[in-house]
Amino acid sequence: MSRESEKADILAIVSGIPSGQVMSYGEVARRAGLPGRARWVGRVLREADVGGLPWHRVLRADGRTGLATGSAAWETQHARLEIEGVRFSNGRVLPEYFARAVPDLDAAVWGSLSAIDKS
DNA sequence: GCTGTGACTCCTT
DNA sequence: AAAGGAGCCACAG
Repeated sequence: MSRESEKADILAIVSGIPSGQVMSYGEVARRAGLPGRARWVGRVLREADVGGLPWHRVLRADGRTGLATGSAAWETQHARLEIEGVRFSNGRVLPEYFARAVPDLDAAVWGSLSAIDKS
């Protein structure tokens, strides 16, 4: 896998985030098949040609944006998100706006386990 | 090749 | 609630 194809995968995931929802860097990395490489996602976004890319829907796992608070890009990101209906509380995006990776990965796992052995 | 530096995340104090 | 540390990995010097 070349860096270029990894970038392409990352950008594909980002462009697939629905309006009104957000995704963490780590989540984007996982969906792109690059678990544990959130920093690489951040770097790709920084260097990417963001034209037409919904980069503003990517934030840190704690709901805060990755950019310097108060910077121009930070303002842009917040403004775009609010336009899409994403609301903030204390500078953090509320958890319910995060796109779900695998709908009920936990439920699937625990469900199958409990089906085998309910203890 | 080693070191420092992050648009990161998780766990432990 | 806040801070420190460890894991993570590409890139620049």
